[in-house]
Amino acid sequence: MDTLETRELRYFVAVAEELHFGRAAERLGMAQPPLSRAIQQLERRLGVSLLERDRRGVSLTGAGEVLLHEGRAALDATSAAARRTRRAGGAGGPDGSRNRLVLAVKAAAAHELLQKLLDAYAAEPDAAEIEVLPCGINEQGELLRDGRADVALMHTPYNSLAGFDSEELMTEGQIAVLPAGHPLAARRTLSLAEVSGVPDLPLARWPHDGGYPPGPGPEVHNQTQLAQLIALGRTAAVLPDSARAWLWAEHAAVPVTDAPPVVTHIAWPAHSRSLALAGLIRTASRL
Amino acid sequence: MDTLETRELRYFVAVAEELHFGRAAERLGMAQPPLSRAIQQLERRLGVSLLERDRRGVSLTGAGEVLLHEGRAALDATSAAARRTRRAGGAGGPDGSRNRLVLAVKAAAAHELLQKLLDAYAAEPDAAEIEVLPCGINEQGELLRDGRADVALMHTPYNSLAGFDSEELMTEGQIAVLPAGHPLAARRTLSLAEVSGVPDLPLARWPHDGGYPPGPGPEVHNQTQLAQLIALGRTAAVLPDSARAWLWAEHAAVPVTDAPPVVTHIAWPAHSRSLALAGLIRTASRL
DNA sequence: TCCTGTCATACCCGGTAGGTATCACTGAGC
DNA sequence: GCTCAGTGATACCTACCGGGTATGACAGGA
Repeated sequence: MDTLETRELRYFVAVAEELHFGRAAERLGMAQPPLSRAIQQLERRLGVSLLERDRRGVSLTGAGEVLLHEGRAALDATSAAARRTRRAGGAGGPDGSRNRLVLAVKAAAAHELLQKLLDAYAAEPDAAEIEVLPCGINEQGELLRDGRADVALMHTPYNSLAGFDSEELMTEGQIAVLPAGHPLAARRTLSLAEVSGVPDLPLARWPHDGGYPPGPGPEVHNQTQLAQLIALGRTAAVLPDSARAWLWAEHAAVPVTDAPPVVTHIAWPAHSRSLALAGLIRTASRL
Repeated sequence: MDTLETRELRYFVAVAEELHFGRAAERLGMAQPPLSRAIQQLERRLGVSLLERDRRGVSLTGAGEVLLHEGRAALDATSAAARRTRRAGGAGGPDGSRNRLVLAVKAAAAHELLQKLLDAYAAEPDAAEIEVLPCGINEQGELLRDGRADVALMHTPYNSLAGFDSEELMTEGQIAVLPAGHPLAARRTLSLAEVSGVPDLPLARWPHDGGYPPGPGPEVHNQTQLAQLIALGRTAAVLPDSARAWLWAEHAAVPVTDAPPVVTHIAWPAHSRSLALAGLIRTASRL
């Protein structure tokens, strides 16, 4: 009767993101009139007004906001279905589990733990092939949701585990990474207040929810940038203890006693039922 | 390029569940040939074989199993998008949150807590309207996934919170509910081993993952049935302490000291962003 | 006033989803 | 062995509808 088609969702999400029929149509590779008509049909079929068209552009109604959120989730789930099916297709055995597993890891994080995990899992009798997919700062959730990854290493409180199943792997303290020459670098320990209260050394800002939080520090989006800016004396950062592995000679590390501990989890979509994944998780939780 | 359409997923799930093209077509209200063709196109487009057609019927390949699981999740997400959008549509304000909220509750569970929650929330300044949706034993997850509900009261370890965000509301011990005349009913306390080790009083079995766990006890699917069977002396059950509220005169309740505590949570889909929901959760966590 | 930029309408065309009729194959009877 | 029942696949046709082009309605700015 009224089941939304993937195509309609794609169209609506494009319009809702662009708030402009012409640009949305261009992005979708089609002309504007059929897009307008498709959205009208969608509104009629749902019996709900999704967009407010008045002079000078388009805005979302309350229902439109809901459909934007829920529609994105549905499109992610649909892409995930296609990707995971294709991945399982190649040379799958009869039990549906002898395939490759994609593991998303924030680039350069948890080196040691990852190495141990991969080694231990490879030694298992019926280990699947693991493809390590390096990803950005907070990208793991997106990759798990849309099926580009099957499982991820995530770090609370930096990543949110909402919507996933997870298993705790490791807890570590945090250190302040400072320019070696800075006065604070000589300290044995620091507090969060001390690190954040230095006007000449504002803390770097990481992307968060698609934007950067406000603040005086420079915006960085990978560890190489951060390392360089710290070495140049322009910024500082509070990072998990395992970041010591990639520090430069120009850096100094000082434990921050009151920083929240960083917990590394292995996380996967809650509905996963793959045997290969279960094996990897079992291996991980025994480390 | 190759985005799966909702229609294709619906068709495939029907065939994968029936394992029979004719019955699946009937269920879908269409003829068998176009269904066969649609599945073939789907397989070609995915580049993957989903079904094993040999003599005497159809069976799933590994990739088919994956698509069945992932496709169900995607279809649920799509239905949820439609339902929640429609619900938000009626008389939504400009902020997209002035709508009804559907709360799924296992019928007759947590009376008192529910009453307190509804009263407290109704007293909030900008409370939305709450529709209480009574549901079966383990149905809350399904309702949240496909959008028939926005939020639910769930009970660990009976319900799984996998895939949802949740907030802990209450912890209670468990009691053994026995026929009043039974020898064990006279005890002050019991252990799990004692309750489960009585040959003439096998524990009742609840549905779980679509079936019943094996065991000697009778299969029940609601509390009225259970109450009657206990009163008749045919079975016993281990239940949260709040079950005392609906016991009969023919029942006896004895605390089970080593039973895992039952924790009542309020749970919601992890990606929810509704203001009304946030308000309800805030109210609940302050109880 | 005209011009520009926006979304909606009118109309046409082609692809394809769906229907009917039929085939090909297998297994069970007799 | 032959037929018959039951399965999914194929062939072919039709009609709908998704998409394109051309144009309209309307508001705002010079």
